[in-house]
Amino acid sequence: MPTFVSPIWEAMEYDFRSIEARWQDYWRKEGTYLTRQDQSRPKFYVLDMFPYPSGAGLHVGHPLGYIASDIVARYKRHKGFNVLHPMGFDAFGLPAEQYAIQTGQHPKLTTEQNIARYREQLDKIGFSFDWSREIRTCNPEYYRWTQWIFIRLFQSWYNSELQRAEPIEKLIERFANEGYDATQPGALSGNIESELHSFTAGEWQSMSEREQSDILLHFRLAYLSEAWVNWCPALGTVLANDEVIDGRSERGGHPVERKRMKQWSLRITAYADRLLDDLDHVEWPESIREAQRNWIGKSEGTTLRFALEKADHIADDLSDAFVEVFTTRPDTVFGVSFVTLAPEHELVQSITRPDLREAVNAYVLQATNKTERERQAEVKKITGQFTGAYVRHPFTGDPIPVWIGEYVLAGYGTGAVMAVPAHDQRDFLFAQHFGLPIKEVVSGGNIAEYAHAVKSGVMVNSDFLNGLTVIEAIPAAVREIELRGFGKGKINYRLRDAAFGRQRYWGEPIPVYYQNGVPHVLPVEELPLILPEVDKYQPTESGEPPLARAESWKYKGEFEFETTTMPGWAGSSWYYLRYMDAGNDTCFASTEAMNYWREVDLYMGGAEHATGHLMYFRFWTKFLFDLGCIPVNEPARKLINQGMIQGVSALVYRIDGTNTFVSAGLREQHHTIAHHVDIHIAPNHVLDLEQFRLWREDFRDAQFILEDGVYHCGSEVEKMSKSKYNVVNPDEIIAEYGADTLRLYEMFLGPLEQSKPWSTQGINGVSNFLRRFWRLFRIVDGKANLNDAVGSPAELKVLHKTIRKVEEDIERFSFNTSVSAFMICTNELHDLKCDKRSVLEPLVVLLSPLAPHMAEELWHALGNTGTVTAATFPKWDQQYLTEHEFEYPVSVNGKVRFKMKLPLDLSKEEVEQVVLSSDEMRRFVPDPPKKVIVVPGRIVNVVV
RNA sequence: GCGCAUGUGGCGUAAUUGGUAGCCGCGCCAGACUUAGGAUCUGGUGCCGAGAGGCGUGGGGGUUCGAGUCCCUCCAUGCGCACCA
Repeated sequence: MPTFVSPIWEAMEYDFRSIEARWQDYWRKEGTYLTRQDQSRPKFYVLDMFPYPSGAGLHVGHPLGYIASDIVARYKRHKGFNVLHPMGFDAFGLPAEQYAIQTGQHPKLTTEQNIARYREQLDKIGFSFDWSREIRTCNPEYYRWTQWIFIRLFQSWYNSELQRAEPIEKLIERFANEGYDATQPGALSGNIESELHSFTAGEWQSMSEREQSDILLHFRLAYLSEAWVNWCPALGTVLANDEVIDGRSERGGHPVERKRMKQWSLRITAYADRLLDDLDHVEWPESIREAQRNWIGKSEGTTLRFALEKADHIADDLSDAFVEVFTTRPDTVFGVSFVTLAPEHELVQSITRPDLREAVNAYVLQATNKTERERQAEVKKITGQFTGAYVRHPFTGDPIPVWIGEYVLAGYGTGAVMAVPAHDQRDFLFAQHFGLPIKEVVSGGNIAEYAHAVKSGVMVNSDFLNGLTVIEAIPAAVREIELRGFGKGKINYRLRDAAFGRQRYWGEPIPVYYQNGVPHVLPVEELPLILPEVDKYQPTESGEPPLARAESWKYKGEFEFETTTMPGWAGSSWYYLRYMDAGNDTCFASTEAMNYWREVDLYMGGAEHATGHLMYFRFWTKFLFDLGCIPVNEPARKLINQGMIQGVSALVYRIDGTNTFVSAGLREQHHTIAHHVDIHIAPNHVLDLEQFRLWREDFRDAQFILEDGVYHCGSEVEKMSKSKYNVVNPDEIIAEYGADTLRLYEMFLGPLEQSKPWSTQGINGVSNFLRRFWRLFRIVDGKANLNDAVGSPAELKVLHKTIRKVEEDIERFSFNTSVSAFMICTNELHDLKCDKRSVLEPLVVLLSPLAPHMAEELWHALGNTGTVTAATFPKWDQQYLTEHEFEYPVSVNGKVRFKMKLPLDLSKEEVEQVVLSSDEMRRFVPDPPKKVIVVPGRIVNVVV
C-alpha cells in the first residue's frame, strides 16, 4: 500500500482506511440513518430486493443495485424527503436445509452465521440502511404475520362479479340461501370450480361438515386439492411453476416429474385479470411487464361440447357424456376432422374400444411416466393413439374420431382440443402423420403444404359462416354456439394456481390442523405456530415430510398439524409492508404507518424475479388491498433491474496427456485442454508461475511454454462463481481501494441496467479521481486550507454546471454519467487551481450520495458540525451558465469545414451574413450557395 | 417459432429536441520529476493516408439541408416464453 509524502503543501493524503472506519462508527453511534414517521415531510421509500444469505457471501455483483438505491436514498434525503431505506434477509430456503441434511447442523444456525457475514460485508460499503427495521423471514415475530396472511387467504374467496376477495362467510350464506348452479355460476365463474356439481340450498344445509368443507375448498384462495404437481425427487418436494426451468429445479438443477398429489395451493388465477391490467399503470421495465403478460397468457375463446356417439363398448350411463374442448378459433368449427384428448383426460378409460385398450393403455403409461424434461425434449416428435370412440359434430352431426395425443396438455383449457388440421400447425402435422382428413374452411392458404393458421381470409365450406372474414366469423360462431347451448364464451389463462406446500423443514409451518379429515386454520391469537425441533431433516421412512418427525407436535395435544411448510417466496411476498412498522406486535404494520409510507417508490432488484417473486408480491398486495388492510393495489411504483456483473475467468491450456501448459497465443499449435485458474494468481491475465505450482497439488511439477517470457492466460466472460475461480469479493476491493472507490467504480462501469463484466483494472481511474478531488481541499492536520474569496466566473460555471448535471443524472438513474461529470469538474477545477471554499464546499454535499465517507470527512474538515448526510442539496443557478458566445461549426453539404466564434445574440440573418462573407467561406465555396441553414447556438449548414 | 432488450475506438462507455460522433475512464505511446512507486504531473491516442484529404456508430436501403438518433429490411448477441388449442 502507498505510504505518502507530499512535497507540495505537506498536505495529508487521502487515507480511506481511517476515514471510512471513523464515519461508519459515527453514523452507527449517532443513529444517522434511523427513520421516523414525519407527516411534515414528503416520504420516499427506496427498497432493495432483500438477499438470501448464502454461505458464499457477497461478490462484487451483489452490491451493484444496493449502491444505486443507496445513492438515490441519500440524494432524496438531501432534497428534503423523509426516506425509508431498510434491509433484511430472506432467510428460509433450500440451501441451508440441504446443508443441514449433509451436516446435521440446524439450518437456523448456519443461516445466522451467513447473515452475520452478509451484515459485516454490507456495513463496510457504507450503506444508509435503517437497521433497526431489519427483518428476517425465519423469525417467529415475522412469520407470525406470514401465517396470518395465509389464514386470511384461507378465509376468503374471490367474487368475480365484484372482482375482489370477500370473506368465505358471504359464500356460505349464498349457498345456504341459493345453493349452487354449475351451469350458471355467475359470480363463481372462472375455471376454478369446473369439477363441482350443482346443489340446492336444502342440499347444502343437510351436508356434513366434511362435505361442506370439500366444496368450500373449491373457492378458498388458499386451498387443498388433488392436483398435478411438479415433483422433484432429489429435493423431495413439490415446486411451483416458476421454480422449474427447462424441466429442472431452479435450485440445484435436479429433474422434475409430474405427480398427482394432495397439495396446498394459492388461487393466484383469480387475480389473473387484475395482475394483467394493472401492468399498464406501473413504471416497470417493458421486459418484465411483457414476461408477466406471457406468464399470465390470457386467451379468449369458447368451450364447445361434442356429444359422445353411442357404441357397443360404451356403458349406458355415459349416454349423456360429451367431450368439452376449448378453442380460440370457433370460426373453424366446420373444419374439425378429429378430437384429441390429453393422455390424462378422465374419459380416456371409459370410451376406449376393447380391441384398442392395450395400445391406449401403453400410450397413456409411456406419456405419464415421462419427466417434464423428456416431454419437452420430444416436442417435435408426433405421437398419438386412436381410442376407437367417436363424438358427434355439434352442427353437422357427423361422427368425429377421438384420439389421444401428448401434444394436448391436461392442465390447459379442458384437456381436449377440436383438431382443425387445415388451420392449426400441430393439428396439421398430427393429421398428416396419421392420415386424417384435412378440410379447408378459410380461404387464402395452401393447405396441401402447410396449415393456414393466420387470422386472415374468408370462410368457406362453413354453413352459416360462409363469406364472412375470420374476424367477423369468430364472434358469429360464438354467438351461435351459445344460442344453441353447445358451449360458452370463455377466457383461458396459462397462469396456474401456485403450489404452496413444500415437503421440507426450513420454512414457515402452515397454520392448519386436521379434525376428522377437515382442515382448520389456527385461531390468529395462537400465532405464531412455531417451527418444531426435529431429530433429522430428511423425510420419514414412510415418505412423510420432516415435520412428521415431531411426534408430540399436535394442536391441543390431539389434532395433527399440516406437515408441509411454506415455499421460499411466502415471506418475501409482503415484506415491504413490515419495514414500515417492523416492531409492531399487534398487527403486521399499523394503519398510520401504511397510510404514510403507502407503496415502494423505487424497487431495485434482479430481472430473474420477473415471474416468480414479483408476481406473488403483486398478488398478495392486491389481496391485502381487497381486505382493506392496506391503501395500495400495487406494491412498487417504479422498478429497476440492475444488470448482472459477470466474472472474467482466466484459463490455462494444458497439452493433452502432459503436465505442460502453453501460453494462450500459442495454444493453436497443440492439442490442449483448458482449465480455469484462480484469477488472483493471474493479475492482468499473466500467470504467476510460482503461485500456480503451489495452487494445486497436481500442478506442482507444471512446465510452461511461454510467449515474450510470460504466460498469458486466456479469458472468458461468464457468471461469477466459486467453481470458475473468478469471484471478486467486495472486501478485497475495499481493503485495497476503500468503499467510496468501490461504490463509485461500480457505478462508473456503465449503465445500471446493463450486464457487464467486472474488471479490476479500470478501478485506478476512480481511485485517482477521488484523490485528486481530495487534494483540492489542501487538508493539513484534518483541516481544509481554502480561501474565502468569491469564485471566478469560470469556477462558478464549473460548479453550477456540475450541480445541474449530477442532479439530472441521479433523477434519471444515470449514475455512470454523474461520476463522469464529477471527474470533469475535478479536472477543470484543478486546471483553474481553484482553492475557494464557496466553490468547493457545495461539491462536498453533491458528492455525499456517491462517496459518503469522503464527503463526511471533508464536511468536517471544512469546520462543519453534524452530518453531511442531512445537508441541503446545492441549487444551480442559470446566471452562471449563460453563454454569450458560441463557436459555430460551419458545414458545407453536411461536412464540417471550419469554425467561427460569434455572439449568441446575433439573428439568423446576421449569422448567415457574417459566415457567407468570411474568407474561409470563399475558400470552400467560391460560388453563391443554394441554401443556408442557421440553427442558432448549434450549427450553420451551407448547401451548394 | 413468438416476445423483449442490445449492437459506437484495443477495452468500459458518452452524445437533453434530428444539429461538431467518440466526453470521462482504462490501456497504449512520448516526456518531466525522480530514482524502484501499483506515486504524481505534461502532451498524444477512431481508422486509412507522407500530406491534402478520405472513411467511420452491426449490414443494406430510405426520409432530411443534416441521421448513432426517425422509417423499412436483414444480420448478430443476450434474456424470457414455447406443442397454451
